[in-house]
Amino acid sequence: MNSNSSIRSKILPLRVRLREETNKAILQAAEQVFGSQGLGGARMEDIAARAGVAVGTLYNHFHDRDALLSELIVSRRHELARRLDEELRRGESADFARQLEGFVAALLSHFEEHRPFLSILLESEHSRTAPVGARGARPNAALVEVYKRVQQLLERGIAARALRHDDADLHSVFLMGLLRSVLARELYAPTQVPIAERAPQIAAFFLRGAERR
Amino acid sequence: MNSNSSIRSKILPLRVRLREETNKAILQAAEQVFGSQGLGGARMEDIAARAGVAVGTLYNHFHDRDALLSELIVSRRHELARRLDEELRRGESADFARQLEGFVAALLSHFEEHRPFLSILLESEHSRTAPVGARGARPNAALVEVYKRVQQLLERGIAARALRHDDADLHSVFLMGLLRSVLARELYAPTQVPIAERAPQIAAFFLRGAERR
Amino acid sequence: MNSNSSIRSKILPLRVRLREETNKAILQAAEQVFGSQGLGGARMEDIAARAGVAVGTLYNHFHDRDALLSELIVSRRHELARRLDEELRRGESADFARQLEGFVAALLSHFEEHRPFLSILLESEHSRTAPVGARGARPNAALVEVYKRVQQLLERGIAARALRHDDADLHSVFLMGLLRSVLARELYAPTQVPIAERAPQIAAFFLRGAERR
Amino acid sequence: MNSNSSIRSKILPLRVRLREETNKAILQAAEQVFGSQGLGGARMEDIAARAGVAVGTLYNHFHDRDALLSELIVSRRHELARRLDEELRRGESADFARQLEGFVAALLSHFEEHRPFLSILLESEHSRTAPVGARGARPNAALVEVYKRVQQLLERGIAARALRHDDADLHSVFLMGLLRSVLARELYAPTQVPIAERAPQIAAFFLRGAERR
DNA sequence: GATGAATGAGGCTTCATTCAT
DNA sequence: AATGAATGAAGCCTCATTCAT
Repeated sequence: MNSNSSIRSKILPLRVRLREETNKAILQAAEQVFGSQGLGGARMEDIAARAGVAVGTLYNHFHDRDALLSELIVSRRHELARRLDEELRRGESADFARQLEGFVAALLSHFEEHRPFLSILLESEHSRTAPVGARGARPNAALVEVYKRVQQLLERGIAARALRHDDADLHSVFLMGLLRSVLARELYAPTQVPIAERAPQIAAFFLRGAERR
Repeated sequence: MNSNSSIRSKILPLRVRLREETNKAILQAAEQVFGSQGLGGARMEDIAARAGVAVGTLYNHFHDRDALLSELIVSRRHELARRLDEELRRGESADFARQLEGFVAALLSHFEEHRPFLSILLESEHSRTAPVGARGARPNAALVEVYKRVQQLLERGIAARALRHDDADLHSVFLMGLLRSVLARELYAPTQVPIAERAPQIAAFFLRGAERR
Repeated sequence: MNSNSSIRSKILPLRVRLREETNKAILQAAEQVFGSQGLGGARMEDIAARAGVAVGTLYNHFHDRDALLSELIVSRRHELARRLDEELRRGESADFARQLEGFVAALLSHFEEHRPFLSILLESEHSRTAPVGARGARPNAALVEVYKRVQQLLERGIAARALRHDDADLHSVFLMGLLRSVLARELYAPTQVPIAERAPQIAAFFLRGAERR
Repeated sequence: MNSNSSIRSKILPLRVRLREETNKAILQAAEQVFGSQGLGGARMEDIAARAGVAVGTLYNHFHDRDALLSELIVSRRHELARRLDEELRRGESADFARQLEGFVAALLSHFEEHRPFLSILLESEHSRTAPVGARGARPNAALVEVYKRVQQLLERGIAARALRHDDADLHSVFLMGLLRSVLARELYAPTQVPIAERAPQIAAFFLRGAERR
């Protein structure tokens, strides 16, 4: 290894690391601004200011406003999916009631810790913002990810004969509705109790509603 | 009452009636445009065009864009509230299960017939569009009206010992969640079945989840 | 004719006339600004200022900057084409040398009276500004119009046996080159003599160069 | 001269040579990008990319965008001037018709081999890009160089009594116009024949147009 | 000297609102 | 009261230039 290559092996990663830092800072700023000002109200200038960079820098990292929002959601969606998958794996051998409660608790906790993201998701579900040619990731694709995992969970419940097998489709809609409803209330009329404590009640309610007998 | 006043009582109402007509036409146009373009995407010019009037006319009837949206929601909210109240009255003497199902069916039917309004409501629930000092009617106040009636209904259920009295608060959140979730699915991924047919399933699910024993 | 229709027949044309006025004012302002600042350097704000309107007004009349430039050129091109056609018609029965000189003189005079337009034309001939999907009128389409008439004229010359019939294509290129060159010099290094006085010299030069014998 | 200085005379030139290499690479890249994207559309980043260097490097070699363009034109202008001067020298003793044809052919060949430069020249003739205080070399100064040699050539023609002596000024304008027109056509509507083959036609046309008798 | 990320002035465009007719 | 053209504040985005490494 000559000095040239050793310089490169240090210098390039440095630049790359700094670039990553900025990227993260921008995403974080965007999360907060989109979360508080809304999908339509967030201004690029505000995001830049909060990230501590110039507007132009935003465009060095993201193609345009839409791309920034998309990539923000994609990135946060990954974290969420990872957490839910982990929870699903962890519960694999437990009885269904426990799995359900664990899943619900994980979901609630995650959003409790990521309120701005929750806010963005809830708004993006209905916004007609995204242009037609949105590349790949429609903003609310994140909810689809949750949906998939809810379905996966409920299939386990059916297999374990803990849930009725008819109305299976509707039941995932129901569970999503319960979760969403509780989360939305938390967002707009925060209670003092940690939201994850609602998990047993939600799980129990759902279970009684959907159970086999 | 002299003849003069009797003339007035005929002539003025004519103007008033014409004004009312325009008002209605604008509200209807606004409903469709806000519904299809979204709360942020609806343009005053589009609304005017669809109503068949000039932009200026919108401002002769409504103070500004926000007022138009507010009054639109207020007006549609009244219809909805009336319908739900009627349903509540009609069911007064029936057993709770029947009342619940009737209420759910009424709600679903109403929105099935007023999809643009549904769309507006779902979006307005999370939009940060409205300025801080919105006079009186925050856009999503309409959901509050539904909420009140749901609570009223559930109180009857508790009184009739058909529902547990603990978790009463949470249960209205739950029922709202179920309804919202089913309606949202209908809006974004319409099924072929009339949505009101879901009422029995929703009611039954809720009842099992919340029933006393 | 009732009062309503008579009002309309006066009021509508009024608005229309006013609109036309503004349109013309904008086109004139655009001609001067594009002419003096160049195709790339002309700013919408400057055009608005010179037209005595707000920026927004530009967009009430033209879709965007490109459309404004296009329509400006189209409009000026019509005037030019009209003038040349008239000259061609007028000369129909004259001998070719006279026709040629008349045509050249008309062209030079026209541009002498419309220097900003000349400037725009000369620049637009080489600018790579126009986006791919330019609707119909590429900026330099105006030169094509001149070209067509030059060809028409030269065909007459050939028919009248005043010009050689070989090299006909090249000869229109040559005549355009002579004209363009003289006009460009006039634009960038104005002489004191009225430019149309050059017509005899140009026509004679061309005639000797292209004549049959 | 001691050994030290002899080392310097070898080592320094190395650095100088490397610097020269980069300089050339940048100019070549600039030529292609300015040529294809236009004077206004060429982006520093594109030039850097094509040259295989970083943007910053452009600024290590040229003061700013204008300077880069200027120096590009200056450098290409030298090549052109050299070629024309050589041609003028070579023809010195030939009869004027031959000199004229040789000159025209040389000019056409040169531009046939340097189309991007031709494109830049044609555009720069009319662009109002250059700031007022451009240091020394206005972009289109290159055409002035051609102009001077054309005048020189025509003076020989007059001296040799091959050209009329009146209208001498106008004749150089004419010859430039013919050349420019043919070159522009070649650029925007390329024919299949080598452009230099047009030389006899152009020369003959001009000669008939401008000859003494 | 090379690098390339950061900068921010500056241009284009949109659209809610106003106002003269 | 209706009309619709005019207004201009505000937002997005580009790109020449700078500068720390």
